[in-house]
Amino acid sequence: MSKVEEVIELAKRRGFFWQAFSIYGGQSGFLNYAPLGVLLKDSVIEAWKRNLLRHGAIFLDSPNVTPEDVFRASGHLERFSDIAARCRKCGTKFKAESLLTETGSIPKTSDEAKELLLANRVKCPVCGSVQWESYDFNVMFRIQTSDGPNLYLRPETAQGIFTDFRLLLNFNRGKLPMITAQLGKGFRNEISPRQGLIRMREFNMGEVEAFLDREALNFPNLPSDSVVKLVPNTLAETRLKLSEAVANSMITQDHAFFLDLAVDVLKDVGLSGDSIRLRQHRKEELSHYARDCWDAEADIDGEWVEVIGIADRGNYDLSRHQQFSGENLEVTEGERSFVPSVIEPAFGIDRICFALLVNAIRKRENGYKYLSLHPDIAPYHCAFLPLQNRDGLDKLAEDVFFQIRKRDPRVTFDQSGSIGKRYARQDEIGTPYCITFDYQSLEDRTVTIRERDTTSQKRINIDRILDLPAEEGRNPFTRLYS
RNA sequence: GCGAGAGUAGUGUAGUGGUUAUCACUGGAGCUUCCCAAGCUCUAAACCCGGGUUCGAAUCCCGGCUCUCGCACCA
Repeated sequence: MSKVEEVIELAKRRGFFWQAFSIYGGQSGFLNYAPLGVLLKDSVIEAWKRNLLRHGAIFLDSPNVTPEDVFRASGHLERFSDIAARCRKCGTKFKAESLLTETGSIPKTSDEAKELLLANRVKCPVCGSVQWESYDFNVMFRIQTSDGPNLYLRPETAQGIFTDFRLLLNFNRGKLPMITAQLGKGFRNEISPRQGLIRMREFNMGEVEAFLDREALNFPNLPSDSVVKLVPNTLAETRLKLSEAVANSMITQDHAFFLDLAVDVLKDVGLSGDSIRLRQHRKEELSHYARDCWDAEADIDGEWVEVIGIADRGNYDLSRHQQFSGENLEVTEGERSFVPSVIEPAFGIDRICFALLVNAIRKRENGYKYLSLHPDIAPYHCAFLPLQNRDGLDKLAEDVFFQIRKRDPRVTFDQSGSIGKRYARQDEIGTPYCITFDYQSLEDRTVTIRERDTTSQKRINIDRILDLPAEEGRNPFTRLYS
């Protein structure tokens, strides 16, 4: 079994994610976050949000359903709602419309396109065959409405921010640079969604749109100036501080700021060092709006998978919306008026969660598995276990549990089965600490705290647990162990 | 979407025309005075869906759905 298979098996069994709508056979490209997965995802989102707030970001929450006009301006409509035709002989693919230019017909459906191609005996430009198949190539889901314009489910959350740019800038009292962010769902009608959380048709993204003045230095100080593995599109792989990469002109200072921010978020959730790298897109890989793009990639069992895309979109989006909407989206500073540029770090929340699980899964010598998740993001921060279900041990454990749960709700209680079985259970879901109440606890109010990765234990006083401070996004039990 | 393979309790599986549908783990209740999935008892839980062939289908055939692998797609 590969690591990925092991993670998927464990995730199904223990409740991280499940196939959606499975009693009806499931629906490909859609997954449910199961109870523990929800908590894990929340941790990732919390780390994302905390890091952005730290740099003064402002947030927006816009609808999933978006009118066609928006995507006409953004270029998505033109680029991603085609009818494709494929030559049955040589397999080359074309836009059906361009093959039919001479006939003057514009097909409305893929069936119609196929009929037209066959009826007109259109030849394949590559091999000359006249055998065609045709299919829809709509990356965007179209919504049926009884009247009015066409609506789509958004393929990215970004457009909601661009269309509210004026309002957001006003809120920000006209100041640039302005970091805006939106957590939300994106929808893409993938032809063949695969690999669990990696490619879904409905997915969670945390997109950031940073508006800036390209002629100014907008973010002079890097958040952490991390040392990272860099894969530029022209040079060999290297390991540098991001400030050095800027000094070497591999990347602009403003772009580097957001690469560093992305690395910080990954670090907070437990992905760092050799398990991540930053890779620059090749020219032909760039999307229609991007001037430059670096992906933060995570090592998923030997394969590098994009988890965050940090694109320099230039002023493409605002220029287009200015043009299509007729609204003035320029910013005036002194005597200069300009359309702001955008750097967009787009965080794939689901992919980050999956990368976390794959990087966390470990096997002990006895073959039992455990998830070495970062203590701050584990679904449960700590488990409370009475050694025995009697003699007042259960009562004492419950009392402490109920008190601590008011302060840190990310705790769980387990009194079923042998103590070893319960440790194993918590190990498998990545709970970093287990607090066990034994007979000595009744005498001197001490308990043992066990750490997941080492399985070693310490004895501490119950009052130290009750005195733990609550810190948002942090696992307070770490203080008891270190 | 194409080609190939596959779908049996929560998980992993046995079963190739007639079985009370196998086994293990997990889950639940309890016993054993119990700190690393020990043992014992009891218990819950499955043939992806729909058609067809047949006296009889988990098993054969067709269609759908889903999964895996290649190809393509991944803005």
